Amino acid sequence: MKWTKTLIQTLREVPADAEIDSHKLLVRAGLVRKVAGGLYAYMPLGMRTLRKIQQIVREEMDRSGAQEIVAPILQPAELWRTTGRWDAMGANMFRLSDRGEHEFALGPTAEEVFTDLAKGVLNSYRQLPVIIYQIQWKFRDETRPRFGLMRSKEFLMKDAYSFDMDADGADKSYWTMYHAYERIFARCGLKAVPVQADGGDMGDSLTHEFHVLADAGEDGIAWCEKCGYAANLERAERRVESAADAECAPCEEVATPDARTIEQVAAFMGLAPSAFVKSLVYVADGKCVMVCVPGDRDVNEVKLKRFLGAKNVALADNGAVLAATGANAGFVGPVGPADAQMRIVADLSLKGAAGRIVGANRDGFHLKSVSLARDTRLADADYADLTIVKAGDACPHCGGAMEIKRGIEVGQVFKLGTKYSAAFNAVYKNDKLEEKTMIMGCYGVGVSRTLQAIIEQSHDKDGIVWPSAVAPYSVVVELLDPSVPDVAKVAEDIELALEAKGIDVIVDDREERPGVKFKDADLIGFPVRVVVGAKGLAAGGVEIKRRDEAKDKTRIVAPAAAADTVAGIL
RNA sequence: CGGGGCGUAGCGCAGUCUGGUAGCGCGUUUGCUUGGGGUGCAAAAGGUCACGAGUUCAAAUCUCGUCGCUCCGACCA
Repeated sequence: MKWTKTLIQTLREVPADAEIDSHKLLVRAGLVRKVAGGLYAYMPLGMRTLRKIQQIVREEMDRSGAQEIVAPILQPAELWRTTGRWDAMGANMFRLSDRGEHEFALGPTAEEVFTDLAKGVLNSYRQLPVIIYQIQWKFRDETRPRFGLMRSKEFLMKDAYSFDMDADGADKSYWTMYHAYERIFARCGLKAVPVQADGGDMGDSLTHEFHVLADAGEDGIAWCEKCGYAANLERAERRVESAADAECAPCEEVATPDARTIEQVAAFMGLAPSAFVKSLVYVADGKCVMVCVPGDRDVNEVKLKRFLGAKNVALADNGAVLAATGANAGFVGPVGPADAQMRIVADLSLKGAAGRIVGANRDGFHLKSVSLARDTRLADADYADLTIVKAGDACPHCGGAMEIKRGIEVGQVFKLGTKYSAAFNAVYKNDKLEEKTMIMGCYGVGVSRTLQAIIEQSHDKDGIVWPSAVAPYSVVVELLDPSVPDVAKVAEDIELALEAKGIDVIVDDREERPGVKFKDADLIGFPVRVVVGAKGLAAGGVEIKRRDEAKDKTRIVAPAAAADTVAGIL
């Protein structure tokens, strides 16, 4: 392919709306162009990479025995009403109506559609297990699209769904997909790590997210170097030493005027934040709940939601706090609140704690020497792991010190159980003619997000450094003297020789100065560069260099040997 | 959804406070020049100053409204 015949536009300047490197490079290298907020067009170079990633995903899915289909993007509301998600999805889902006022969603995911399809096709145990997948555009009305393809309103996703007879089969399907994902990301040149994740509405279901570790990532991950434990912060646990109830002096009120936050009270009393118990009032499905955590920790709302079995939890507003406790936020504590009906829960690490300082439920006052066992009505069943893990916390497996890292979620594998199959009555007949509900799993890869994650993980100050498997072209031939026929002929011969080997190559035949061409080649990041110029040919040959090598690693070879040399280092 | 910022040529921006002929750099086109890491010179094309209403002799500039983009936060099967 000749550069002058392709639509490539690189930008010398950084787009004003890009924050992170991968987004800047995506646009500067001309892979995508923004059409509107959260909506991008893939230009020819971007399209080539997107197709290569798709192809890797497709090959590994097929290799795992999954079968590709394609389901409509436009999905009838009835399917979503069957599982109750027409309402549950809320504003995240794009909705529209046809002229007959039938309602539809633009698919944000496809559990309903696939379960409904499976119900119609799968009837007998003889057909199971089955894994079907599609690579299809998905739509989500994100409140805040950002970082280019990282979080956009429209994105390409591979979604797969498994249907099994029993729990063992579902387990097998889960790990089959898990291993396929390891291969997919490895082949894309990505270091993606599986981390334990929260099951969301599915509660304790087994689920892993695959994350590309990067500072620009939007998710926090707890990471244990010692034993390999990795978990999303929503889910991550820590080892807590259980303590017997400690003794302390009777509790006593102290005036703490104008000291509301833990930091203020800690400074006022000259004590560390960990000596305090932070008490927060939440509203869980309409009812107030007081949540107590150590003063130096934050509440994990996902864990709280799960522990309470609530659909929604949110911090109560000041009015509700006052009504429930008799004090304003800042002076709230787990001791005799005004609303004696209000449930109180506490983090497991507070079990047996004594000598702590808590709010007195009276403005301007705190209580000291508080024993949670003696002075509150917290029962054993009210303690649970409710905090967000911090750097240095003990790993739940080995006790080693954990680190906190950032990650970009590029895939997730998820055991669904019978949530969807039961809703649709997706059953099969076993060998005793009994009807059984199929056990499902779902498995997603963010294909377009993966594209950007690769750039985020693999770039330098000059531009993208594509892994060979996903580069828009594997090789660029820099023809420095396109107007000199003999030189152009050499480039042409190398192009043909590479194509004969099945290597995709682009020849930069533009009438530009060498500097411009080198800058563009580095910016776009072709894995191998072959320089063909009159000067070089006179001196002995063409120059071959990998994008990730220093200039002094350049190989000089005869033109006839160029294609073999390139094939050898790709 | 709450708070901030911004909408001026394909891209990046100045001009707005203090109203008076629409500017700069990059890119594009043409000519010359240069020729191994974004050469240099010259010329040219390219604009509904987001949109609407108002104030004024006169509005990119002032007022009101609308729309869009963006950052921080909340949210994110």
